[in-house]
Amino acid sequence: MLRLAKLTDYGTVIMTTLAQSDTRRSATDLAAATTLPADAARKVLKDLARAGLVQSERGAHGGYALARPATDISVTQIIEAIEGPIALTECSIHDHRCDIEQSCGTRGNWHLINRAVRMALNQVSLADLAMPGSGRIAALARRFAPPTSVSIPADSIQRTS
Amino acid sequence: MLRLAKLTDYGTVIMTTLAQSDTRRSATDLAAATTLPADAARKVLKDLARAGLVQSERGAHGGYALARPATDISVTQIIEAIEGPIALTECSIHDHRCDIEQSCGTRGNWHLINRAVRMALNQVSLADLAMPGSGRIAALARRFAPPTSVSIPADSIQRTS
DNA sequence: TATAATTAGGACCAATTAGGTCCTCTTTTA
DNA sequence: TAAAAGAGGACCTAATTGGTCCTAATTATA
Repeated sequence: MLRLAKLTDYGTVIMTTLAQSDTRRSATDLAAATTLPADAARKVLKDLARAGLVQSERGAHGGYALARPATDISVTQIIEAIEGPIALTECSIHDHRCDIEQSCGTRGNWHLINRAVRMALNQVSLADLAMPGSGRIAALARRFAPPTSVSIPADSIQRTS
Repeated sequence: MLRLAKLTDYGTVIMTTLAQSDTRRSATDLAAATTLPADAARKVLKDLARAGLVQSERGAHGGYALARPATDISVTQIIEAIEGPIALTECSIHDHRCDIEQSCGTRGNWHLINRAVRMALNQVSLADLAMPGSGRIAALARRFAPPTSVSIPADSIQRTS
């Protein structure tokens, strides 16, 4: 269940597309470009606009554009725009009013985990998502990339047909 | 929806309790100690046992104990024991067989995010959860802790009653 | 000025899924 | 041999998600 909501997923796809285009684009346009359901695209764009991640223009020839450079938008921001604050446990949502509060001492350090995740996602910018092969994260990935080939003993190869 | 399943939450509480006790403990015992529903505790313990995070002993006087030191158990492992592999997007679950695969180029870098989260959670050990104020993460938290007091101009203070 | 294109803001419903509960079988100790 | 305890699932319902639709507000253009 540690999964993003579909809408959030859509959100990242749309944001990525937006980051790659220089003109303002309508919701329907973006939906078509991403092959996402138009209604869902509209919904998610409204969320993103409300959070100030995209700038909206109403009326004919209206549409959406990034509110700032893709490098200045983090994945955390996108997620929180759509799902609300990142909180892996109920506790951090309800102001510590969970139903097993007594043993919350037992789990007192959960907020550290929330923070860790938020920070990790903060490290990833929309630019990282949009431009494969560029950006801080992609560079890191290259550096620690698994080998593209491995050696195996020749006599371990068998004919299967 | 970036939230842990309740069972996972229970899992961490139980693991924490287990980390703090030196004797083997039965599921019912652990449930009582954590005020968790006994059935849920049993279920989660089975998952944890299957994943090899706890060692189980069947029969009378049976029970569970950590399979290795708390410092050698990461939150990632606990989560994956209960929820399966961490994959924030569907994509990484279904071997890239999602329904909008075409635009998956658009989101090609999502696996970087999955990795980031997994790594972040890998940094947090059960020991960190169990012992507030000790462990790598807690130390980090202290170092970057927000100030416990701030200065405000005296003339901004108003009497409200 | 009217109309078409668009976003804003929700309401609403169906299908999925999570969260609980329960049942039976196996293993071990007293 | 009986009681205590884990293993492994099946199963149900209550909540949530994901999708759809509707209406109002706003803007360009004919």
